[in-house]
Amino acid sequence: MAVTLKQVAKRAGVSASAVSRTFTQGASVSEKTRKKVESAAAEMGYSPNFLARSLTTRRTKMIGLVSNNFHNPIFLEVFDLFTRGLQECDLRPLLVNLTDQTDPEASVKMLRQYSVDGVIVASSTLPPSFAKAFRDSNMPVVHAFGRRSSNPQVHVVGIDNVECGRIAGRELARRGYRRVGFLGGPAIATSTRDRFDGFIEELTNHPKIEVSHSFATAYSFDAGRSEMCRLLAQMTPCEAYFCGDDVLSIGAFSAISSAGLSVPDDIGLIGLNDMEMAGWENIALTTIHQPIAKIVGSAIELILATLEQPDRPPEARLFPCHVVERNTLRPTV
Amino acid sequence: MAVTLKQVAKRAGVSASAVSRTFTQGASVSEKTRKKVESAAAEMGYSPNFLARSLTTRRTKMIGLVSNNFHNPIFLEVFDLFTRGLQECDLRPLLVNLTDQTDPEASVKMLRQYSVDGVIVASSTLPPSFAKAFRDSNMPVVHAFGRRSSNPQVHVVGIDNVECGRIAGRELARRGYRRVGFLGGPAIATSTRDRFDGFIEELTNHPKIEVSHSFATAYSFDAGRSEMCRLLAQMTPCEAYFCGDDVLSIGAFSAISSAGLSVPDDIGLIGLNDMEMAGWENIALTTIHQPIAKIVGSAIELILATLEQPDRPPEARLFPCHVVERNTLRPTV
DNA sequence: AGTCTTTTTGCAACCGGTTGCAAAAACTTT
DNA sequence: AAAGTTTTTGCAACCGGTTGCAAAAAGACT
Repeated sequence: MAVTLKQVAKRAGVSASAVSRTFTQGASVSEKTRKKVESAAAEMGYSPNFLARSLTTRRTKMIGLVSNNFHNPIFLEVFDLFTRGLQECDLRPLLVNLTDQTDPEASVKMLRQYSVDGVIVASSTLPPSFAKAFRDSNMPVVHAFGRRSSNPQVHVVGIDNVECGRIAGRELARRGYRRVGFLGGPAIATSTRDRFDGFIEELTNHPKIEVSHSFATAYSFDAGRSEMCRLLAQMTPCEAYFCGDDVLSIGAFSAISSAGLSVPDDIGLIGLNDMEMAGWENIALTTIHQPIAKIVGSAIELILATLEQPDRPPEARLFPCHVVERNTLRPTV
Repeated sequence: MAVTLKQVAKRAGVSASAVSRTFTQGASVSEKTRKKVESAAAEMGYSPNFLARSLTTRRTKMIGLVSNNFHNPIFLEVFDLFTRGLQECDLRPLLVNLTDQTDPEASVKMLRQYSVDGVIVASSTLPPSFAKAFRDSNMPVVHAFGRRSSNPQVHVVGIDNVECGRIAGRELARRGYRRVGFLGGPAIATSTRDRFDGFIEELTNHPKIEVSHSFATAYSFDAGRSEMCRLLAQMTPCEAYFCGDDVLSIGAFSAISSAGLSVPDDIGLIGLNDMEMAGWENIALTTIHQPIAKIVGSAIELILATLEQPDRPPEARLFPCHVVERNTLRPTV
């Protein structure tokens, strides 16, 4: 149906190679034939078929964008940034939604069959072994929002979750809270573990502070809300909680309000991410800012570099985070 | 690098065709050669290259998923549903983020170059002409969240925005509000116009009710908030507003609270969409439910049908919407 | 004008598959 | 066992491009 190179060649009165060359960067064509070809192509509405081209060039300019976070509002921002960023580099994201039903192995195979140039895994809840499976299939991989490992197998771009835990602990201590809690996401997620470890570590410097912890079943509003409901029902709740994620914090916030208590007067909250919604005036969540634009930009930069140089040794890029003060922690004493 | 069909053929001691046929549904291969091929393929870790295959089959099983809504939380749900649904049908979404910088024509061309089997345009703010541009390039297109036109050029799946306007008008009238306002999204968007028209139309049945209107610059929290701030500053505000979208409502809500007024005691709000967040207990927005799962499912069904039968006449599928009562309108008098 | 360089061009093979067709092989039937 | 029927198989052409190579054309230099 579509116009092919051969048809253009015939119309322009040149060989197929000539046409191919006019559409290839840096190929040798005289100005005269280029003109002929270009006008023929324009008349016929021709543009080269990328997939056919990819067969010989071995470049599809497609990047697999794999995630399992389709319920956390911050990931809409992440997808926005990734798609824009990739488009600017002339790359197209082939989106993969990794649900509980999808077999991870099948995704790896699928992306290989589509010959994507590389894969970006965007998730803080997927195990490093998942990203490694792509690497084992010989594709450039970047794990965005991933975890730094002592023996890195793939590129990782993200934040230092342990350090974030410390920051949260420090902040709560600074404000004079004496009984604090960690309200984490799924206990299996490495990001949760790391944040927890950092939090605990920091608070051992403050032996007077009592620390407890619990884990929600997911990084979601509902999970945060129901976990906080449970905490409030049980016994004396803490004075403040570090929630593993903003959306979890907002759920907890909702539970606290429903119980007739006030944030921050009765209970303080600090989240993590600083998603757009955290800044909405009716939420005004104090939270730890995660520089997602930098993370995404860096992930793209890194995948690009790895396309050029496939055996580049795995690299970890972690960005610093900082507290954004809004209205959910009491003022410093 | 990857294993090719020829290598498998050699190893299995059969022709290339035999290998190809074992991997093609419904092709004629004896059980014996199939076994030979399969074991050879398994040993070598072979799986067919989809892109090479697409050259002859003329099917890539890729669908362009085009949207410009990367800031409305409801679209995270939409992307989740689309990616899951497409994956179940063995289709892969090639995601296109249509920003102000991207040239729409370039997107059409790009998706043609990648030989996508079809295109789903998911947006309520893109003009019908945009979807039509794909159709003109001879691709099956479904415009999800689009507008029904009297002379449909492409498939449209969505809601009847005019009817939604009527529903909102009726609901406010039923509750005895006497001064009501329409707080719409961008005035250019057809969805905004339609909702506005229906709202006005319905309220002409209630001549005692005073109606005013204004438009926010975008479907976003900030736009809703600042528009409501403006309204509150000006003169006597209305008793209730129909906001063109939930996220707009939440922005308006925030403005009202900041002004020291109460929702719904001082001012009532009704939104549209019923996004996940509208149900969060600390928001509890009364809103018009838009059945996005049905819309997405239907859009996929329709694109699938059109792949089978490309000259299927354009069809419009509009789903009914209904009010979900929560806490932002005063009780019926 | 003739020779030497450099640039441009087309041929043909290839990328990794699929498929129509006719021949070969495997079954049925008598 | 021969003839007829059905199934399986490989050949070769093709899908829409790219690219190494050698020949042709153009340009530079005596």
